[in-house]
Amino acid sequence: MLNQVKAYYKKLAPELTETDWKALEPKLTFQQFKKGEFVIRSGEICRHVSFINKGLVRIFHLAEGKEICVGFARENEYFSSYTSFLTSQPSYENIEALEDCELVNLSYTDMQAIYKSNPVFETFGRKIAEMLFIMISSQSIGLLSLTPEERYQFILDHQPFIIQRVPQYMIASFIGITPEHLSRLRKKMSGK
Amino acid sequence: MLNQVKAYYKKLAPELTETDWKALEPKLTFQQFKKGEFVIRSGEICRHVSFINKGLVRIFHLAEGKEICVGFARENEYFSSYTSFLTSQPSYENIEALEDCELVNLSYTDMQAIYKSNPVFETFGRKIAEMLFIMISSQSIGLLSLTPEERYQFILDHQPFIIQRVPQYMIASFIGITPEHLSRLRKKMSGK
DNA sequence: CGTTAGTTTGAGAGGACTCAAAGTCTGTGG
DNA sequence: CCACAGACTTTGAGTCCTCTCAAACTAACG
Repeated sequence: MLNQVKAYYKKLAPELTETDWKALEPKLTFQQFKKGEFVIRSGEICRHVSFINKGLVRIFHLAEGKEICVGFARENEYFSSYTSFLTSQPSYENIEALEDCELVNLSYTDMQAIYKSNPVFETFGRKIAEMLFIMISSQSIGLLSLTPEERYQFILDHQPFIIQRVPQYMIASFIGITPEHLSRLRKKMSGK
Repeated sequence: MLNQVKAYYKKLAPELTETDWKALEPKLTFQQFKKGEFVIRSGEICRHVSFINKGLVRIFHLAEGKEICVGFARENEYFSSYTSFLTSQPSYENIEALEDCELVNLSYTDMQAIYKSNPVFETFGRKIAEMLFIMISSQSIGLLSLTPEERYQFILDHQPFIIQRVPQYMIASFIGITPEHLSRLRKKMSGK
């Protein structure tokens, strides 16, 4: 059950030894969500970072009554309402299971405790933050540099699982357009 | 000369003691740039994180011949072509001094060395990464949730120094529109 | 005082949105 | 196994937003 997350963590922070892992392992907790359930609701404080063993989630918020999707994560990936997690402030975002999910969580409290117990976990925590920075940074660049059509093409090329497993109206908000317009763009692009 | 950066670092990572600071201080180096000079050019590897003692910079890249501005930083703020710094890969971004600048740098090599020398610096590095994540994350949300007009208003309300010290055509690309259109939006908004 | 960088204005084209309606797909109950 | 309801996608028409290109204006600098 834990081999996936172990592989992930070790790849992210190779300095974690087997002994370190033994210290971390008992802190990890399982959680299951059915399709459509919310992992986090806007306004709640996000108290975990989560690794996805199985399933798919979307991260979104409401702005003027509309759902704005800011990201997706699937099995063997990592997510959190990370700003809420870091600051212990209410989450701006909702996180919803788009498929039945199995999560491996690490709580804020345990994270702080392991930071103090062993410096190698500070490195671990730093690398998580750095990785998430790099991810969101490249996304932000895409929003400024690419047209909606190019952003859709980018997803098609680099994250096709999103196209395959996520309803189009969510993808539309992810690239910053309406569902109707995405439908038209797709039609136009298919003719090329 | 170092009291600004010291205050900044201590606020960011209160666990840094005076002794820790003494260890860090000799690693810091000064650098000056005249208005218009480049701190980093796209393609170079960014080997420092920089604190700004004085001045103002913009971070931008070229996409299809056009300058896309992704951020600004001023005195008492922090910047880096952070993805390049973290990965030691060529920077995607340029960083240009918009005013005469005085920077206090910490090099990648020194940063790695102090990480190893004392775990408190791992915490320090982690908090830098976390802070930068939170900053870019809120920016990314704005790009998806707000209209260009609202984004301009947001800057006006929360980062007026940008409006005051940065040419409009750079602000335009920062909020994702053309300079001509920003000019029209401003005209329209001034009538409210 | 002329040059250059930056901003504003204008006209026209294309992109993206809204609202509304018609299809499509899927899961569920009869 | 079929029919229907609900969720999603596509299509259509009209409007508004934003872009492009070009020109006029302004401000700053040597």
